[in-house]
Order: sequence, then structure tokens, then C-alpha cells
Amino acid sequence: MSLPRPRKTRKGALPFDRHVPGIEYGVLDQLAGYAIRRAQIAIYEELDRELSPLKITPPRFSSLVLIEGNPGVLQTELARIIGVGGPAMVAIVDYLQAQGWVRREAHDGDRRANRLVLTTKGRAHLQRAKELLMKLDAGWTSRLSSSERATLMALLDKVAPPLAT
Amino acid sequence: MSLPRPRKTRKGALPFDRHVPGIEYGVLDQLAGYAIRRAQIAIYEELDRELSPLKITPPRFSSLVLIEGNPGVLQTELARIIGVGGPAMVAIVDYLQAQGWVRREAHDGDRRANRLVLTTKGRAHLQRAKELLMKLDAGWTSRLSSSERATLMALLDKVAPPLAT
DNA sequence: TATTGTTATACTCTATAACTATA
DNA sequence: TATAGTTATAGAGTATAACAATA
Repeated sequence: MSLPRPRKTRKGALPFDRHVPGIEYGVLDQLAGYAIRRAQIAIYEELDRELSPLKITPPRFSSLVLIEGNPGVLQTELARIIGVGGPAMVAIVDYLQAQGWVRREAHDGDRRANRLVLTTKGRAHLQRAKELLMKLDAGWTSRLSSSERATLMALLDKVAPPLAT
Repeated sequence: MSLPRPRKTRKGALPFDRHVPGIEYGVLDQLAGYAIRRAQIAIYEELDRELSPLKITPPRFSSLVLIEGNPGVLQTELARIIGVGGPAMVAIVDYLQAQGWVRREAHDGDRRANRLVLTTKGRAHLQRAKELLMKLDAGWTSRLSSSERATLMALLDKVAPPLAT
């Protein structure tokens, strides 16, 4: 199985309703995990549509932000941070490099490794993407007060699988 | 693009860390949408691993719960409720029917439509799945008090894209 | 031997379009 | 004409395995 892969924008079909009137949701309404899933699905459609003209996807965005904040980060480190496999990371970096947003630089002292850095063009593009994403995020949380928003993020941070001791 | 599809259980590769020490997350830490995504990714690996022996996936689980709570629901209604397309719903119902968990029944008055109902076997299987999922969910929220858990779910319910007026 | 990165391949899930049978 | 459901097909995205170069 795989993560509830987000969905592309569907055309004639089936807008996602979080709570259809008259429908009994049973245990789904008692599961925090399902509430998270619903929120993600609700967000994803707009996220996809808005990010698409910028040729950005969530993993690409995360990668750019993390490369900007941690210049010289290795591909393997980045893969672990954002939670994708090695081959997927190769594809992401290939794409970012083809767009001229990222460079692979040599690592002094380990000739196997790639240090990743943003180009000037990449930094400018990321800036636009960040502004768009902050605007979208503000929209998704527009029904929350700023203290509710902070609470939500703090609580989400405490949600995780039990540590595999 | 599509929803960050959850990931299958990866073998040798790359456990997901929500916050790697020493890494600068930049704007990611300010985005509620990213906090939701992180929580979902963190949950998904265990969810997948635990549900897999029961031959259940999140959409299958949601479908079973909704069919149980809304016996006779139409396929198209169900698709809209859980947010998948028509062909995806066909595949899900085909699978649930092949397992003997669900029956397609005729709709008096509209011979195009399928009414979906659980079988006795399906009800029993769903019961096991529900118990497992409630246990897992309790684990994911074990660091939250019961009032924090309720707050989290209420706040998540208020998260959504701006209404497309 | 282990690790970084890469390639090749298969699989899953989804979207799209086209079709049927009804309405 | 529109809708419920189905089929067929193609596309993303991911996982797996195998490999090269280096440690």
C-alpha cells in the first residue's frame, strides 16, 4: 500500500465533501487519523491546482526549502528528511536541476556524495512559491484564530507512531 | 499532481523523521498544511503495515464503515463521500465483493444503480479492522490528553480550502 | 563490507475517455 | 440528454533490486 496519494484535479467528477449531510460516518468521526486524512484531502486539490503552474509539487517544494535552509545538504540526507526513497530523490533532484533551480556540487572528502545548493534562479522561484503557499495556507486556516492555528500545529507535532524502540 | 500518496513500507531505506536535529526547516515549520502532511506521513507507515494483513487499505476501510452505517448506499454516493473517482470506486467494490465482504444489490426503481450492503462476513471483518484501527489511533494520539485530542479533531474539521463561491 | 548515488523495472493508484444500460 | 456503472488505457509516484564508484 502507499500513502493516500493525493489526487490530481478531477474534471467532471466528484468534489470531495468532508461531511456529506445525512451520511452516518460511524467510527470515522472518532479517529484522529481520519480527521488528518480528511484535512489533507480537502487541502490537496487546491494545492495541486495552484502549484502546478509553478511546476512545483510538495516534495519539490520541501526539497527547495530544505536546500535553501541547509545549503550543501547531501541527497541522502535530504531523502531521509522528507521521507522519500533514494531513487525518488534522484528523480526530484534531476528535475530541480533541469529547471536550473538546483546544482549538484562535489563534496570535498567524499567523492561519492552530492552537495545540493540553490541557484540564483532557484532562490527567486522558491520565493514566489513560498509566497503562494503561505497565502494558500492562510486560506485553509482562515476559520481558525491565530491562537487556534498555533494550537493545531503544536498538537499535530505531538502526533506520531509510537517510537520503534 | 496527486495527493502525497502515502508510502508503502520501505525496507532498507529511510525512516521518516519529522524533525531531524540540526536541520533548518524554514517556512515548512510555519505552514499548517505541512504539519498535516508530516503527521499523515508519520502515521501512514504504521497504518499500512498493520492493515496489510487484514487486506484493508484506508479507502477500503472507509468504504466498509460507510456501507455499514449507510446500508444501501449507491456506489456513486460512496465515491463522492470518500473522494475517489468512479473507476476507482468500481475497483474498490470489486475487491470488497471478491473478499465476500460486500454485496451489490439491485435498486428498485433505478436499474442502473447498485445498492451496497455488508455481508455477515464483512461485518465481522470490519469489526476486527475497527478494533485495530482504534488501537492504532490511540497510539498515535497517546501523547495527547483526551481534551487535546478532541481539540485537535475539532480544529482539523475547520481546516479546508476556501469555498469556491 | 558499507554507503552514495544511479539505473532499470514492476507495481499501485489515479485520471481520462469511451462505452452500456438505463433514466 | 443526463446519469450509474463499467472497461481500457495511460500517467504519476513509489518500491525493489542491481549496479558503479568510493569509503
